[in-house]
Amino acid sequence: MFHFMTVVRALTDENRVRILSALRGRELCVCQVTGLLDLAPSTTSKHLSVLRQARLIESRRRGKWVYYRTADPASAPPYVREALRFVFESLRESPELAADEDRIRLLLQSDACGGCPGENGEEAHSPLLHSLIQDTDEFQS
Amino acid sequence: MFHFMTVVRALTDENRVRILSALRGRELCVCQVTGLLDLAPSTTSKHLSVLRQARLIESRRRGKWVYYRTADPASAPPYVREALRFVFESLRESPELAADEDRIRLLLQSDACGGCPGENGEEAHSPLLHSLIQDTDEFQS
DNA sequence: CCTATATTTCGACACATAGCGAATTGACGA
DNA sequence: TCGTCAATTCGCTATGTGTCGAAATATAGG
Repeated sequence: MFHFMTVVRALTDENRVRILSALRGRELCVCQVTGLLDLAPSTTSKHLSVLRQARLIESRRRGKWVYYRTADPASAPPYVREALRFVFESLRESPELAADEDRIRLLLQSDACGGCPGENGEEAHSPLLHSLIQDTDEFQS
Repeated sequence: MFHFMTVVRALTDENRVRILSALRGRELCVCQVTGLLDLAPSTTSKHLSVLRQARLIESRRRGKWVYYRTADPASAPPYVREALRFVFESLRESPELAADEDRIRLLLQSDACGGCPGENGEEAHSPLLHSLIQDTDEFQS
């Protein structure tokens, strides 16, 4: 019950839901998420911290940058899997999230974030990224 | 997105989650819910109002009493179905909710609430109650 | 109409939290 | 070692909400 409430409380903020949607099937660094949400970096970091404490997302450090991704379904506890399913299924047709998706694609093309090593051409986590896409797809069905 | 956030916000309170669980598969009047949660009647009413505005529960009046039940899956919007599924699936093994279940059974036996027409022997909504049990079972799978 | 009971609404208070800027930490490179 | 940049932590304010008691509303029964 306690963990469940933590997860639900993490979902109460619209920006955090947008973050979850943005991280679906890909990794983003904090500055990229900040660019998407148009918030102060400290606020974004706080949101990411809340989502991570709820175990909805995970992070890894790559040099100066920290990359976040949705929780690995294989190792995530059931309430996390259910929560991600709930979010993605309920917001499948959300116009706001679709607009975010467009904006993310623009952010990834034009190297915003001052050139943090992003998706394209980064050899280190490219295969990892691919497996992530597969993993989060489990939340769709 | 707006409706989704309303539903999530309705789930952020532990007492409201307990209410949802208590109403699963049966109708309860406000005083019975109040007896379960051990809150002021006005507080319970407020919680029920929040859940109803989120469309997670529905109500009907029977004399002086107002009975609440979980939303009818047949007519509920998708995000409501997903939310109820999320709650019940995630809390399937919750000890707190199991304890509530025991306490509800006691409340229903000893006619607390000053003898409001309850489950047993009430002819009017007994068939309705039966269909409700079937309906909410859809949230289990 | 008047009373009693169930429920809701209202007003107030305590507490949690989203937001920001400032200060701090971590990592890379000169 | 120092400077820089990404990220986090901290302190603060504004806003939202859970809680209660009091008052208002609704219904049944004299």
